[in-house]
Amino acid sequence: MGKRRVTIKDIARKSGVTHTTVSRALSQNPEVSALVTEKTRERIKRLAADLGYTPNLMAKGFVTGRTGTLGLLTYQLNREIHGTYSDEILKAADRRNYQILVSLDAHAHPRSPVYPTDRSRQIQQAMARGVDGLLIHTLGEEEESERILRAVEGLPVVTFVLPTSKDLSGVELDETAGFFEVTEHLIRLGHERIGFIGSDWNRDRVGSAKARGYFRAMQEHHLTPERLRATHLVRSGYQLGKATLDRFTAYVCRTDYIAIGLCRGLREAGLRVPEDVAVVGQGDLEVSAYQSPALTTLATPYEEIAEMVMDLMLELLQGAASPRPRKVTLTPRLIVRESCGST
Amino acid sequence: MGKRRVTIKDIARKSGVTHTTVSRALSQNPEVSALVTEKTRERIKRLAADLGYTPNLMAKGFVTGRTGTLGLLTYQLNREIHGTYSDEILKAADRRNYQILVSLDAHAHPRSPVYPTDRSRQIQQAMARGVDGLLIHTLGEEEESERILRAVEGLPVVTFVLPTSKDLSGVELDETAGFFEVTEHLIRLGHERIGFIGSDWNRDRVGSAKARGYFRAMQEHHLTPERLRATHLVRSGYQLGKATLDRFTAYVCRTDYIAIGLCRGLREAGLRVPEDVAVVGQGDLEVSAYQSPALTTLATPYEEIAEMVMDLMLELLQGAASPRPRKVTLTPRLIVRESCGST
DNA sequence: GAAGCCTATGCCCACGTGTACATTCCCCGG
DNA sequence: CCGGGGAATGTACACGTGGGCATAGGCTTC
Repeated sequence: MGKRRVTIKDIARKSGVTHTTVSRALSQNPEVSALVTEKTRERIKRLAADLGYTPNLMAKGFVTGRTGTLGLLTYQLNREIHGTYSDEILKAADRRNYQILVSLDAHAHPRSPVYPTDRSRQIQQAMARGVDGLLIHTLGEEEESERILRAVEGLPVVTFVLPTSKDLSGVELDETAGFFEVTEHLIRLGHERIGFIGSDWNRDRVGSAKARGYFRAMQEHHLTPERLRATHLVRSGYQLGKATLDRFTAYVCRTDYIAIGLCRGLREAGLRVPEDVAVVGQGDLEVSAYQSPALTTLATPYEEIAEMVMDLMLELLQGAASPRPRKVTLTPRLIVRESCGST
Repeated sequence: MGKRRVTIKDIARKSGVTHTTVSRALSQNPEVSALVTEKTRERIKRLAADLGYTPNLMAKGFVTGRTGTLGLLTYQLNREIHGTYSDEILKAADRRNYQILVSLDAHAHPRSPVYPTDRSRQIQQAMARGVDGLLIHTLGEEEESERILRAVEGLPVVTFVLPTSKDLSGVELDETAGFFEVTEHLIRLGHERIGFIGSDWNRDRVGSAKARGYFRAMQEHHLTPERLRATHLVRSGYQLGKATLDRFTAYVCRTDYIAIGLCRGLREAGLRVPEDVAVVGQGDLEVSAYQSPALTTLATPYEEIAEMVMDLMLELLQGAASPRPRKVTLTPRLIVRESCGST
């Protein structure tokens, strides 16, 4: 309560110089702090430490326009997949001395099947808060990227995981390549009737990128693809497993959540995995390796994605001259375990 | 780039009043905005909307000392349990028009068994950033709460899930009561040799709160408790399951992660769950209901916890007069499924 | 119709920091 | 010894908003 916070003026008073000199002595910018004599600089630094001075980032941000904070716009954190993205981005940002303001999409609910449509409120709030840039987790519809572009008004933006507008920097995860690989893996194991379980939301772009890889693999091998609809909930995979019976000898699932539910459903319907039916997923959840059977899946290079996202952001923040957006593409890694019946 | 941001001065110029009037007209505080005539207030509000005015929260925070931002100190987000806490807190904060700056503990790593020891850096950074208060997820050692108390220097703080110092407001989850209930449930089903699988970290307070409930139930029914050590990773439960064989007829696990790994391990060792061995966990992960067998578990009232945390925080922020810390306790809910062999 | 009061608005300053510009001081060369 | 010049420090202002105090203008009440 009582004691007011220490400011540079306090330091100035005690050390017999002006607040300007103190400001310069304590400046992060080396060519600014070089303006002050080494001797007085050291003296001021020690005095600042003794008084327990902490810079008022609020005031600093107010005058410089930079806050050292980035906004992270995402959907939810309780899903291991989403949470891991945020986790890695927080760590990558911390390594670069940036703080992260997290904003959840207002319309997304945990364990709800619906993804959101409008992020302008999120963007507005974050911008008003004074973030230096926005890291946006995109999953939604095609037009989302255009709406983002309009809403941010020149603020540096990096999107991730989905390809977005040419005018935005972004890191893309090539799920199409991953699902092509895993589907081909099943084909090589001798499967011909392979189903794809995707989302029931027709504007789900992640789902369609995945489906595209599956379709391509099926067509290249002259097999007829077939698509089944689910939400992204475990329960949905479970219901499908109980109902679908033995129309297929293998299933490619949109995520491990679906795959886990599906396995349970199939088993309840009297089918054995992988002896009767093969199942593969995506996401490599921590529990996936310990399912019975252990899940074959596509692993996401979370840390590399986060590093690339932050690198692109720093590029935009520092090279203010050339705001040329850049794109980076990474691919998932296939992890073969038991559920596809490889062994 | 080009166009400068709209300020209240711009609105003032266009509407022929002073920036003061604009400030008052747009004020959140009803008794301030009541100072200005309804007519001009509406005119200014419309003009502000037309010009696309967004308040500079940086400047506002600088002058008022309040930022509308709270710091959330947590460990990691990729774990469903941790992620869900953060999720619900973000939503509860959003409902109250607060933004959240998330700070991960520097020492915690995803899928690492070690919890951190020092959070002073986290606290310092968040404070310098100008947060109005701190929401701290506590899991660690006994002294942590004292260190927090010293570091925050009067900043409003609400801790959650673990009981902390009398001088801090906090929401506690009574895991002891939960584990007492689930252990007693197993005893009523006829089990006598029941093992508890906890953490290997002897300063793990959450783990010991859980163990306490287990011990109490065993002693009340004159059974000898026995404790096994694991990390908090799925793999650790798995290894234990493979090795332990049939020393016990039932296991109480620290979390569902351990329980899932354990089930897999037991099955590999030739034991059936729940016919030969019963298993219960804690946390009610989304996948827990879809395991084979479906997991009996203790569910955490995440949303209520988050609501209480935010309520306590608002109390501290608004009632600046009486900084009397308050405590709230919530209990987990037992969900009986297949893995305990109830049916 | 004038005095008085209340209401709506304006004026001015503070907040902590950074920076362009001004000033001082010291050293060195002539 | 004086003047020039560069290095070190000081002066002054700006940034956007909120709030205390001053003021003007309109309405009430004889």
